[in-house]
Amino acid sequence: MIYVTIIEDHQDFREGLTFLLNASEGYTCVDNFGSAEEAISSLSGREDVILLDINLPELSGIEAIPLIREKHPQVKIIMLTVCDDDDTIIQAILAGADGYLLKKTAPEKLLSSLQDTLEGGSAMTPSIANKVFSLFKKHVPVKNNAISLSSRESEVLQLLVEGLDTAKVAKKLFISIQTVRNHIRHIYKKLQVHSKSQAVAKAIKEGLV
Amino acid sequence: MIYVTIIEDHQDFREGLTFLLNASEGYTCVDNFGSAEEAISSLSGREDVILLDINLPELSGIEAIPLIREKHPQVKIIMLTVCDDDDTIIQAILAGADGYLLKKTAPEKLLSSLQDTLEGGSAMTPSIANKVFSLFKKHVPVKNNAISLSSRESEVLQLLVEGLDTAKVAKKLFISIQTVRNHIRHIYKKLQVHSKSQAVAKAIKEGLV
DNA sequence: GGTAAAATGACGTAAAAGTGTCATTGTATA
DNA sequence: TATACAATGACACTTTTACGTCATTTTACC
Repeated sequence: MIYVTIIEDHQDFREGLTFLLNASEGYTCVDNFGSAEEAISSLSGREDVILLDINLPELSGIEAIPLIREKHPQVKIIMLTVCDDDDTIIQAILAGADGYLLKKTAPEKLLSSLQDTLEGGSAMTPSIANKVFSLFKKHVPVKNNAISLSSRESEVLQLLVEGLDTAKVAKKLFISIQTVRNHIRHIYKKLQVHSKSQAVAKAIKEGLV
Repeated sequence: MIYVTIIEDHQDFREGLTFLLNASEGYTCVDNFGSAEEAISSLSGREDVILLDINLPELSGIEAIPLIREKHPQVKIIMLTVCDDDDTIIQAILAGADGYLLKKTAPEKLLSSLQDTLEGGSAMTPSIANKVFSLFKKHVPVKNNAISLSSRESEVLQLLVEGLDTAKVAKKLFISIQTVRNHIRHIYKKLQVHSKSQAVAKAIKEGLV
């Protein structure tokens, strides 16, 4: 038996969902709340998984995640929302959601997602998965293997990315400023840049560090 | 009717999959190949979606993706593999896969994933989705909302990240070098840094651009 | 044993950057 | 209406950068 709590401000939807869960074998809705504040103060702790709306009055679903986790670290949280814009999805994932479903998701899919989540997976509708794939491609650096820095050069570049200037790098590596200048010069040549900031930008974007 | 091509070197699995597809209403296996090379030279173009193994002899499934896309830009490609290590998943997503399923995926789930993919979604098993979530958290910058740059400051910072120096920024924004210096000065104060490279690093890492 | 690359270091110089101080104008917002 | 902030621009000054040229030592490889 999977115990579910719903946090959702639209009464009709909340009640519909409660009915669906209780009518489905193996699922029980143990609680439902109309706001995040109410839920946070009254959560029974009996639920295995929480279906959490994002667009709640006052405290949003995303802001609620860390507060819920504070008291119930092991409960699974699935976002259930109409929002599918990039930033909302990113924020939810970063906040620690275990799943992200759209409200138009078919009932059977919703129920199986609860199951999947409890087995350690993350629930997503295919359209959300598609967005996550795109966002992933946008944010993960494309390793550039064409650029081969020497170990010392990599070391220097790493320190530059961490914000050290030439003098600090020299001090840290126990070598002279002149030598660091030389390494930087070689790094510039290999990365085809002409300043520290360009080198740092390229290093981060191309996954050289 | 959904037309599917299978590229998979294990004969038993390939034949089992072919049988499953042809036995299921609405699905037809139009071709199957034991290697990527064979597939690339002989693809009929009749398929809507390709189920592609990663661990193929010679050319790997990941290397095959761009070659397949070259000739068939609109075909959907779902990776079907036993590998679930982080790097393989990342590489597949970056190479442009439309889905990523494990071979142990239940037949019904596999069939519905084909459907989902054709509707523009991305197919993933919940366990893979979970990995993608983790990887996402690892790679996506944590937006720092405590830092509030003015619109002009953001604009300048953006250009610095793109590698422009002070003079180029001034030219691009049709303002004087002195003004750009001033904006940069304010940016430094807000980001609490003292050089372009530090600002650029912080901008990228904290998602300010 | 010679060649190449890496790591170290130096001198010089023009350009750029970083920072302090100041001023004007426009746009909100309390 | 006063106050704050954003955007614009300037002058001065010191430090740092970027780059050219050069040299020594070590390590790796054919």
